[in-house]
Amino acid sequence: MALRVRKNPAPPEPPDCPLGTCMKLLGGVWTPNLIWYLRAGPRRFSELRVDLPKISAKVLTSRLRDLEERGVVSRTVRPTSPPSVEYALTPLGGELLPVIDAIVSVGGRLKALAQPRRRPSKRRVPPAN
Amino acid sequence: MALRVRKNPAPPEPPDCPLGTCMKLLGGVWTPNLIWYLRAGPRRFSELRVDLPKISAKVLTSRLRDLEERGVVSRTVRPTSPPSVEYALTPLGGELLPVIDAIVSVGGRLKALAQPRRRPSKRRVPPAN
DNA sequence: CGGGATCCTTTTTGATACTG
DNA sequence: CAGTATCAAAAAGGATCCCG
Repeated sequence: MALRVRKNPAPPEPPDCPLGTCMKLLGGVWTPNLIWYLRAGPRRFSELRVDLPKISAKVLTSRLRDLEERGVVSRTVRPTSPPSVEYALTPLGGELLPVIDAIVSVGGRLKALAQPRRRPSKRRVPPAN
Repeated sequence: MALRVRKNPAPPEPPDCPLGTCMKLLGGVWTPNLIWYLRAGPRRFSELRVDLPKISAKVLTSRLRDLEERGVVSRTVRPTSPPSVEYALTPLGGELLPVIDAIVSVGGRLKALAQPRRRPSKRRVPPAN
């Protein structure tokens, strides 16, 4: 081995496509929690709003739409007296559960970063003149 | 059990803390890819910039700082002729690899959503007058 | 009840330019 | 090489009003 220019020969694979595709989905603040609450079974729109009290209707709708378009959740309208809509994980959505579990598992061991972004750092002295 | 008000008794657990903590980290556009490229071994700042050609120095620095503060990567300054800095996954960071793998695995089966989010973005019509 | 449409604020990212 | 400082743009999220 003469003069190794770089220790690591090359990145194994460029995971841009699948990684990007999936993170577009899970990247939001709410999506993983949403999937978490759907794992126990189908849930209605308003139940989800109770599960995640801080989410706004708009965002919840938006996330559910994304998940639906990607085949992760199914949307079932039931013509009851007050109309109700049920969301449920599809089999494909079920494949996301191990991901969520892994995230939760590791998340518990991560340092929680006391101050999100403290930066007094180099406060430029305002010119006195 | 008389009159079940809701089908699903209750959400199993509220994973807000670990889930939120971890997603704060993985939620970004670049972080998962960054970890991907670090998995093969330590890598220098400029190598990472080659691995991810589209990332800006600022964002790369920012992500690396986050990962460092949470104990996911280590930062090693080596006083070589041109100074070089090596980033590497810590053992804790290694625990994130299964997560990444799972994401990639599922990501490949997700529908890619033909139009991610077409938004001609309300190009404010410049007033013709 | 279950959303769609707007408008607005906060957070993230990108593009440069500059420094040790 | 390895960043930091600043500003501008974009995206994500939230608030509100309205509709079937």
